[in-house]
Amino acid sequence: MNNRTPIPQVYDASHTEAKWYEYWEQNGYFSPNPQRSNPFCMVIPPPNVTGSLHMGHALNLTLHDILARYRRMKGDQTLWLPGTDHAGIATQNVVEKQLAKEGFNRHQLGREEFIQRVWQWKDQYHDRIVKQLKSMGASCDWTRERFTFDEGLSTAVKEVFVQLFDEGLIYRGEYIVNWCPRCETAISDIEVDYRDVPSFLYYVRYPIKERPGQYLVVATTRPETILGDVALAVHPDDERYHQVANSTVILPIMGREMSIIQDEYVDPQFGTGVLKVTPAHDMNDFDLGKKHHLPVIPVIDPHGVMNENAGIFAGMTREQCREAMVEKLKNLDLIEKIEDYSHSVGHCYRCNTQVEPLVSKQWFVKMKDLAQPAIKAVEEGRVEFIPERWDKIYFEWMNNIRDWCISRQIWWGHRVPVFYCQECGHYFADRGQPDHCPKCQGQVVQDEDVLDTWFSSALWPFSTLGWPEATSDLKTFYPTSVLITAFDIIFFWVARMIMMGLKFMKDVPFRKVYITPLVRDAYGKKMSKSTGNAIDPLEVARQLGSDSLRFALAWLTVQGRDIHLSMERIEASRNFMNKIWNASRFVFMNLEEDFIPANLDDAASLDLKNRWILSRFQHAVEQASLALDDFRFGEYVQIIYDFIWGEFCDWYIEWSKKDLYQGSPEEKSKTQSVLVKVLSGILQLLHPVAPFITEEIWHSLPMRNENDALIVSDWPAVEKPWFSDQSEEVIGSIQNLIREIRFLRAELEISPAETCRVQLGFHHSDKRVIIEKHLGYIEQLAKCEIIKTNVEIGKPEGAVTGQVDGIDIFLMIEGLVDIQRELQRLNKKHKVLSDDVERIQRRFEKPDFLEKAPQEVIEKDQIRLEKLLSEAQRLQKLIEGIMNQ
RNA sequence: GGGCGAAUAGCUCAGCGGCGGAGCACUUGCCUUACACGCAAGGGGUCGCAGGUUCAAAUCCUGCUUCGCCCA
Repeated sequence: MNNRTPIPQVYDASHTEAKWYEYWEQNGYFSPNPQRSNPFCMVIPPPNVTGSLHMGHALNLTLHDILARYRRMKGDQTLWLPGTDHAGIATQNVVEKQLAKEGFNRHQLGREEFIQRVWQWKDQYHDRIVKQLKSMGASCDWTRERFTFDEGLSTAVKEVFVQLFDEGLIYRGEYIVNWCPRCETAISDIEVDYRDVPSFLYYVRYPIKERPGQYLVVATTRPETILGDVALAVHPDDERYHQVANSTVILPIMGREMSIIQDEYVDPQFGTGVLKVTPAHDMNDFDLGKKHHLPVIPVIDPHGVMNENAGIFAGMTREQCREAMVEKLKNLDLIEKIEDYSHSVGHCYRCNTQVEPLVSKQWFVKMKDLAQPAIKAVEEGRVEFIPERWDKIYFEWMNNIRDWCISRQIWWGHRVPVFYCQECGHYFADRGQPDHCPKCQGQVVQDEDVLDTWFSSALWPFSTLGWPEATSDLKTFYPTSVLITAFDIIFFWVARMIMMGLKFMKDVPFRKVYITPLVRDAYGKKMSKSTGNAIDPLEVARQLGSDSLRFALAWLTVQGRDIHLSMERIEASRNFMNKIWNASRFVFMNLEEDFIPANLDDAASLDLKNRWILSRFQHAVEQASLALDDFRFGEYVQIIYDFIWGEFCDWYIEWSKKDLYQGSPEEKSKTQSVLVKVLSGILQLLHPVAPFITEEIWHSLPMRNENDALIVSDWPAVEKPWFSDQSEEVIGSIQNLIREIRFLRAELEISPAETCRVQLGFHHSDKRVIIEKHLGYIEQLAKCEIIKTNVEIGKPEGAVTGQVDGIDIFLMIEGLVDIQRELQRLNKKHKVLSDDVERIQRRFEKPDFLEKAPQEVIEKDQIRLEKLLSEAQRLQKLIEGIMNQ
């Protein structure tokens, strides 16, 4: 250390934060230390290579990093494994957009060259996101970094696919799927966002063949799909339609004859109770059609354009067709009425285009058998959700799980490892690149489709550790310890990892799943770029420091509620960083260049304030550790905040000044040593949440070895001998006294510069004995001189009166005492006391209380009542004394 | 339609059976030799409403109201 270089008065995060990350990384501190026995592992939820770090990432990485740094300091063999996700559709979309700007599309470029372009793009944006993670201090082991599309993970994907295929758990089928006409690919059920859209309900007349001039009226939101209708359906119990049950209806415009089927699926309450059945373009109609053996007539193509089955409408878009259709029906007098109607419509979660249900050939994973063990694992507590209630959401989905459509009609992704024989039509899954059909030696071609990105993400906890190789990492770190992620990917990711982990590793992928809150703005609105309320974590970190942002996020992270983040909160955190900076500055300013810490092992040799702060520090260590063990991040932060600001700075540092400036060499040395000890402990407690500033200050501490880094220092242990209830009690009384004197000073508008004179009247002589030894503490922080203490009742001449904790306080003043004001204040105090007394007395008057309440509660109340009573009485006498004057 | 969550100071939120708390905002006084990103003091609350359980309810239970989210 060097106390000659002036330390700046205001902490400059941008100056500090730049240097430490490289120091940690280059010293290999992020890699697990194989000397340690207890493995602790987390895998990062891989960010997309399309994106930039947003506040959700910032929260997520903050919580990960707090745990990683805490566990590392606790001595666990800690691995936080980083990586990124190739995000098939999203990444392909952004590159296609880039191409479009240059006037190309991917088909003009060709598959090979297009993939090349995406790789270039990936490299660039991967570097960007990694840089951003590092700038936030994420202590990931970059030597183990993985990518969902790298070679090892691709091997894992093929292995899993082939095994599932060979077991019959992967199948190909022609089914109705959610199709995005813009992305031109199938997407899975959970990739569809349903949103209410204002629209119309069209009541359309379908002429009945047998009864000329009569119609059945159908209410529909999608008149353009009339072209693909193959039947009408009514509820079998719906008496309105019993007479026409065996009739035939004629499809408007197309003239197709259709039957009327009866099925309990139909809701008689909706519209007219008659449903049009369009198996090619509606999920439920598809099932209904299958059940009743109806044909499937697609009228919309994969681009969202009406196809040749649409007759005169062929070539129109879905939207154009709707308008034209309604116009045409109106002209034919087949529209009965049109009502305003709002209904929920599926949108592609990637590009927001309205999803079109389409029938096509896709690959699916059979989920029922995979889900069963995964449900059991959570039921039996082998995987535990935190907060617990999320397991309900998990069970709900898992119990109603549907087969997973895993094929995507795009190019960027793991190609489906299935090969088709050109000669005999045989198809098979293969881990390699076979040339010939194993049956007939004919030429084979690989399936054109690629796999859903989540298929590779589902393997993340073991594929990143080296599976299918039996690596030592896999042996050491699987199952991982905790998974931290947001609730919105419980289905996408968490559930699928549990299923795949159990299937291929025969064990759960993680013991605990911590579900983070959602980050919203100060008013509870979801942060988004379009509404303009998003706080950019990188911009904030640049202005106020990563430590401040991390601190603010962790501070607000409490179970069971979303986070409302505001700039004010981050500023409050920045202020706290500055507070620590200045507290440290104070300590360093008061150490000699050749300072050597004194031996503090003998608690008895320390004075009251030193014993007190060390005891309070032990409480902070104990509580902060417990909070972190239980993932109570907000409490962890609050505990440290309260200790550092409310106890160390507000009280201990102030008291220490006397020793530092006027104390004997021994007093000074002891207090310096306690300052250093507590400060270094504070830095350790704070390091997980604010790594940069703490490492910076740590390196200014005296008596450090060159390579003694905070990040790998030993987390403070709870040391029982340092707890001191007695000194905490005495200091508590002293603090109350000081506060009361300060209150009286403020009341009387005594200048802060002026030293006032005080007399103390103790209700009990034993308390007098204890406090009298420490009058200096009071004099110092209440800026007063205590001229006399006694135990008698009685107010001296020319004094204003206060009372606290069984001690009367008389503040001597020059000139006249304002009797009215004096009485007002004391009466107010007396009222508070007697209200309390009354409440407790009432409690004792009930016989049930004495019979049924626990003994310790009764005793506690008794002691309190006696204390309050005696204080009230003594105050009453003081008041009477003043009135008689 | 089914499910989940929330309602506590002006605002954002802790507390979840036994003296109602924090941050910010507010009022007053202070540039006190670590910090004005600061110090000291203060004001501010029928703990959404109605019942119930209990010796004791902000806290547990039931219903209601309002708001938010998820699934269909």
